[in-house]
Amino acid sequence: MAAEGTTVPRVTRRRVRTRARLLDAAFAVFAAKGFGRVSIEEVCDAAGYSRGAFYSNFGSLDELFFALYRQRADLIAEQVAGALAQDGPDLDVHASVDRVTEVLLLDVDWLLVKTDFLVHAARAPEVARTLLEHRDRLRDTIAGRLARAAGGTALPAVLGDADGAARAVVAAYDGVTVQLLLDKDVEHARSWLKQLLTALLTDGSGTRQQ
Amino acid sequence: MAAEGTTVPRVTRRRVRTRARLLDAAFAVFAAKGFGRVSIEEVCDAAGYSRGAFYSNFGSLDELFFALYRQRADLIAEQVAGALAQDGPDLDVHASVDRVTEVLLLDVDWLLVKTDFLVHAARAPEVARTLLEHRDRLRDTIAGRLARAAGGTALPAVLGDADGAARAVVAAYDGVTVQLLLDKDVEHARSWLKQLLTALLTDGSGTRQQ
DNA sequence: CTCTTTCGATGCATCGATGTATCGAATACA
DNA sequence: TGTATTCGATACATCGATGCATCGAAAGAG
Repeated sequence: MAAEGTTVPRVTRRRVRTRARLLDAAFAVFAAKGFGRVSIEEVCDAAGYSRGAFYSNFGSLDELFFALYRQRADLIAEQVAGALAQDGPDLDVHASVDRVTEVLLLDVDWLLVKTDFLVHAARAPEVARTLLEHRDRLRDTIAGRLARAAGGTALPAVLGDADGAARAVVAAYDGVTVQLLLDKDVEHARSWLKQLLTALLTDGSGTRQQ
Repeated sequence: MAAEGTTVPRVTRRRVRTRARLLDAAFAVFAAKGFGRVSIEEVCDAAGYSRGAFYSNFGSLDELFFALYRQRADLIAEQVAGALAQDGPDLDVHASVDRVTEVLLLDVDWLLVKTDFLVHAARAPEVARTLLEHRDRLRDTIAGRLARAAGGTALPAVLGDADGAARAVVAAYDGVTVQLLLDKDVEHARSWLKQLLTALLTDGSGTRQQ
């Protein structure tokens, strides 16, 4: 309740609503047209507001884009953590791979926006740091899960420790994403990612093709 | 020499020069700022021409971008084919992986432009087809090389045939590319791609980490 | 219910990018 | 070398997007 030096602007209920609606509309518009081809007004139209509302909530399209990325990336990170925490202390590689794959390749629109953001980050080191931190968190989650069960299932030695294996998982995810963005075949991408992850995480001799 | 109905425009030497210079300048500018943030005039300035020259050679920025992609992608495809054709009938996985890795991760600027193009293609099915064809060609080259030596070195069964293994190689390339675009550490990316490819192409028990 | 503050809509001025039309210069061909 | 043709520079008109400044309306505090 303490006044913290700067006067707190009256807590407005309407403000958070419009902000949320702008973010949701932005997600749809960015996914459909790509960040580089979207104007502020398009986002406002889609959200049902006018540019005044936008400038009252964000300073620029970049700022909105950044906020949007953070919001959604946090969401996904939670879902992945949830999917990995689901089973007991012993790791069932097959079941975990299944669940994580479902989460990671759930929404093509998100992959589109995420890739736009990657392209953006690739030229802005400051932005890149944020993205790298997100990836680190995701990787740590996976590595933790793998390490927790390192005794049970042996990881292939070529990848090194659990951290190395987690890096490989992320790389496979990124690789499959690229193909998915081009052929738009979600089911194929899912089954293929499962196959790749299985190949990476189990010993070559362990699993045979059906 | 036959006149083919439409009058062939006088073969101009200067024209091909300016076209090439525009393409080179575009490559640099696109790599530096990203396709979405580049204007026609910026490309012309970088090339040392005025917009008149641009509109005389291309119809739009998209058209230039497309031409640029084709040019460079063909170049890379040739280099990869060359790197794979280099050794004899027996496949030396280690040596081949080394050479291909050098070629694929040679130029970060190209990866930047290529990723821009991916984002572009992801929303234009017609463009996506072109990109997919390029990837198919690359994959076929790799698969052919792997199949040619399938007898000697056994591929892990989880990936299926040589074609499946080639898909995995491309996916690993794409995955490592994403990380490289963020941390800009080419050396690390190279060594890691080698490691990943080795893990994928040799049986888990075959290779140990140094 | 009233009053004060904040939010968001509207109108305006500006700027940059685009595309085209025109014209001088460079180039290929005789 | 002369000449017809192409190439590319310049100038212009237009359009869309941006950012701001102003004002009415909504929402919280009393």
